[in-house]
Amino acid sequence: MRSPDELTVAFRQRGLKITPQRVAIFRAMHGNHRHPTADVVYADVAGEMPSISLRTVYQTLNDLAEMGEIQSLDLGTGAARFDPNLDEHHHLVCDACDTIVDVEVDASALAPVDLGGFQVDRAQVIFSGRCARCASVPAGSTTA
Amino acid sequence: MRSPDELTVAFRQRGLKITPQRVAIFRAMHGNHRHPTADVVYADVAGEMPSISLRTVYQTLNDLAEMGEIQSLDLGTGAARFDPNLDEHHHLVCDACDTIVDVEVDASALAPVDLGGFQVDRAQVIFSGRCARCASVPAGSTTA
DNA sequence: TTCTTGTTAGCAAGAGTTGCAGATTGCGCC
DNA sequence: GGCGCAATCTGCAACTCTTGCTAACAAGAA
Repeated sequence: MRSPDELTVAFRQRGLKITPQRVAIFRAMHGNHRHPTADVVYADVAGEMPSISLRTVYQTLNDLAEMGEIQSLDLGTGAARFDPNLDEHHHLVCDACDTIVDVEVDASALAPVDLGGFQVDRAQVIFSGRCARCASVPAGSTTA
Repeated sequence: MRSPDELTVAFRQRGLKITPQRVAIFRAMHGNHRHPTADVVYADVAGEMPSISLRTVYQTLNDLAEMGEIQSLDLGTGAARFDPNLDEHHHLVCDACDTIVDVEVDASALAPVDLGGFQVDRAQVIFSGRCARCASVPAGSTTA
């Protein structure tokens, strides 16, 4: 995604207003590689702006996703994840602690066989397993 | 998944009882390549057994998934999908009508680069786009 | 500063799924 | 065939995530 300053310009160009809530969310997402859920973004932003509502966070994240500034991901962890990384990449999901890590995949491998007329727009690869931290721990000893 | 008859044996071997509800669900899933949601299975089974509850369908599908007889898939379509196809395969998801089609992918090349200690157990590829039927239609003219 | 229009907060509701408890039933045993 | 225990089923409430609705509010052009 672009920087908060650039987004401010982009929003105004679209006739959208710049509010302190939106700016706070821009900042919370910029360079955030933790694939936060809306709830996590809400918690982050609420630290400096306790009056913000979860509803507004959802609204703004969805707006950013529609504008193509962030990606909205469903990685099967229950809640949607938001990712400011727009480069071609895929994800590793830890079954134990739900940590998500970006990963590169040789895209040439992603050619499906036998499409039968299906027109493919996107390919998403989700690797599941254990992150480095959880892999080195007995069993159910981690939660984050 | 195995046949209803074989599942009957397998359930009994595990000390699980065979009920008409379970058998009906076995039959509904056997050879079903439509990737039904629990709700769809419920509707199928309720045709011949109106008294069955959605709760029982969820219960049995989860039991089958735990036993490894079917796969429970989260393909980002809202509800979980259940798949009796246990062969190595991936999925095409139609953005327009949510139809899901099995597809083979050359898995040999699906190795992620730079794992950083992440221990990968599974890799799931989700292709999104338009199924043959929806691809040949203007725009929002399909729903199933 | 005023006014118009987009935004926000807060709550209710909707979808999907699971927990719970009492009624029911499979099935091993006599 | 009948008995009894334990597993199962049903129906409902509850829970999570997300969105719809609306009155109060505020950005920003004039």
